[in-house]
This record gives sequence, C-alpha cells and structure tokens, in this order.
Amino acid sequence: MDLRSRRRLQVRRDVAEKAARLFAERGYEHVTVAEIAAAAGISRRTFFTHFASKEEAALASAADVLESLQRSLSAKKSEISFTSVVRDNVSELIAWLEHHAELLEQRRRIALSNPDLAAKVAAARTQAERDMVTPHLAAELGLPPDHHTVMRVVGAFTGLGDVLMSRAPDLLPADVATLADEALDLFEALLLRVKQTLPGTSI
Amino acid sequence: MDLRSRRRLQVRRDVAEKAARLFAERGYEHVTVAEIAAAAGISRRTFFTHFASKEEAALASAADVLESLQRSLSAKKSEISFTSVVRDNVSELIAWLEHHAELLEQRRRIALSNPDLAAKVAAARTQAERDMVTPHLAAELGLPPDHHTVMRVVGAFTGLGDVLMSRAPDLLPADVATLADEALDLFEALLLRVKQTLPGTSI
DNA sequence: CCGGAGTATGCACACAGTGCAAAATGCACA
DNA sequence: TGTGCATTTTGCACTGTGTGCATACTCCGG
Repeated sequence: MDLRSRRRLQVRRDVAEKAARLFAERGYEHVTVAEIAAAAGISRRTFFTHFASKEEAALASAADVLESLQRSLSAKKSEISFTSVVRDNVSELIAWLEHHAELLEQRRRIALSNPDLAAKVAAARTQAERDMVTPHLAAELGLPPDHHTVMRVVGAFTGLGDVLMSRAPDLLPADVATLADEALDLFEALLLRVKQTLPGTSI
Repeated sequence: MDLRSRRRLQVRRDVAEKAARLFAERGYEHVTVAEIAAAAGISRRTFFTHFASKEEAALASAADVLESLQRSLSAKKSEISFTSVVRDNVSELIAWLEHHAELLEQRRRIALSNPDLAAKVAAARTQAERDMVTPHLAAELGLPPDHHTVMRVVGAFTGLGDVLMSRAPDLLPADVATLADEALDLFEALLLRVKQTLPGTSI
C-alpha cells in the first residue's frame, strides 16, 4: 500500500466524519459542500476529488454496519448451515449496536433530516446483503446463484431483514434480538420448505 | 372538480409525457429542464410550479403500474383469501404488461440511463405495495397492522415481489406468470406457517 | 366592465458538480 | 542536498437545478 494512497484514504475518512457531524447538527440540506470542505481544511474543489458528490460523503460513513456479517460469512463458510451463521452474527451485530449508540444516533438524525438519503442507505444495505448471502444460499440449495429459486429465497431473506432494520432504530437492542430470532425462525421454515419442494421447480 | 385543477392535471400529465419521451431518447441526465419546458410549451419557471424537481417529472409517469393491484384489493376486500386476490391480480397485471410493451420499453430505457432513478422507482413501488397489502394481511392474521408479525409477513411478501419485478423486464410475460405463481406458492406456505405459529409470538 | 384569486413568467440568486490549467507537494534518484 | 517527475491541490469559469420575489396575465363572479 502506497503512502500516498494511505494518506488519501485518511483524508477521505476525515472529511466524511466531519461531514457526518455537520449533517447531524444542522441537517443534510442545510450544510453546503463549501462548509464541509472548510471544516476539513481543504478547498471546495478538492472535496470533489475525494467524493463524486455530497451524497457520497454522507453514504461513506455508513458503510461499516455490514462488515461483521461479511466477515462471519466468509470465515465460517459452509461448515455449518447458513441460518446458524446468521444467528451467530446477529448477536455480534447487536453487541456492536450497543457499543456505538452515539454513532447510531448521529446516523438516525441524518436519516431523519433527509428521507431520500435514508432510502439510499437502506437500498445499498439491501443490495450488499443480497450479494453476500446469495452464494451461500445457492450452495446450501445446490443451485446456481442466478437460479430463480435462489433469488426468490434471497428476496424473502432481505425482505425480512429490511423490515427488521427499518424498525431497529426505535427498539431496544434486546427486542431487536428477539425479533431477529423470530424472523430467522420463519426464514428457516421457508428454507426447509423450499428444499423439500426443490425437485419440482420449473424454468 | 374545478375547471382550473382539471387543466392543471392535464398540463402535468402532458409535461410528464413529453419528459419521458425525451428521457428515453437521450438519457435522463442529457435532458435539461429548460428543454422539457420548451417541448411542453411552458417556461422553465412554470415547470417548477408543476413539479418540485426534474426527478418528480420522471417518477410521475411511472405511478400507474400498481393501480390495478390497488383496485383489486379494495374491490374484493376480505371476501376471499389475500393470496387468491393477488393471484387473480397477477393475470390482470400480466395482461396489462403485454398491452403496454412500448411504454415499458420506454421506462426500461429511462431506468437504464439512470440507476438512481430506477432504484427510487423500485423503492416507491415497494412502499406502495407495502401500504396496500398491510391492512389485508393484518385482517387475515387477526392482528393490528403495526404488529411485528404482520410487518414481517409483509416484508417477506414485498421481498419476494421485488426480486420478481427486478427480473421481469428481461423475461417473457408467460415466464413472469410462472415465477409469480411459484413465489405465491412459497408465500402461501409461509403465511400458513405463521397462522399456525400465531399463538406463540412475543412482544 | 371590474376586482380578485389563481397561474405564468422573468430575474436574480444559492448551491452542486465539472473541465481546465496553474501551482504546490512530496517522493526518487543523482 | 538539490533536481526532476508524478500526484494532488486549488482557483476560475461555466452548466444546470431549484427557489424567492415581483410582475403580468387569465378567467371567474358580481
């Protein structure tokens, strides 16, 4: 890793962090790029060499939540069942949430200040989830990743996840854990049924 | 209905239609608001009295797809089971799709020219679907609409719907019908299981 | 024919984002 | 240490979206 690129990454993180602080304080729309740049000690023009848009800066600071799932899945790949891995990961995630209450509160404020941005974050999360989960479920079902049955199961999984994540900010972590368990119970049942029905799928 | 507001709606439709045509021809980003306004015979400033943004004009012409589901649900309310209503509606929708191939092709082109816009359309569709479907599923489960179990089932439903809609543009209508049937089979099984498990839900 | 509500328009402005060229920075090598 | 080179930063000018404000227009009822 080049020294230059390391510094570049550092600047990027720094700017994103300053931006997030400003967004949380005054709302996304009421912060100009010029102000973010000033807060980070760079020029307006330079901001745009680090981020393609103001929005990208806002999104950059919210990309970390899925990292643990990423790690869990790639580490324990295919040793145990998919739902078990996810169940393990939920505890991990809940712990992470509890240790980052202030950060989450900041993000909640930003999301509240601009619903469009929130929708985009959610969409990005869903897409990342989909990408992570697809190969594992395909393997578990013994089907190619682009098979309709796999995509359907993945769709149900992310659908269940979305509705959970959308309510999580207003719940206690313990309740999130319970709801996640219930959702996974349901998903497990669905997955079992799909496996039993497998020989009969068409197209 | 006021004569003034009727004319206003007509202008709005007209502008949205002209905008859609331009977007499909040259791509969303390569069409300016000034050009849309000119094509519709109004001034740039007036455009913004009809639409809050260029994006709104693009979205306005894509709001019709869910109208049939809306009608189906409100018409046959609670006489027969939810999935039956949806199954009936799918045929209706497929027919609609077949009779509007050119329109769908136009939208496909617009979506292709700007992924962000496409994501927003999808999100809006999902949200509308969610809103329509929630009261019916709540009734069928005998639970309040904001109950977590209901939300979870709705999440699974929209998740299944999303994955289907995301692939629909690249499939023959007949295949869409088959896949919709399979998805509904799966959903029906899931719904049945939820009903059987009902007494045991927590929170 | 007139007064007023609702609508269209022009104008000035704030802000996002981009292309270009000059200036600053920092790393490698003599 | 100094010099040359590649990368990065910055200023400047410009396009395009979206908004506030003031003015002009349209059309309705009295």
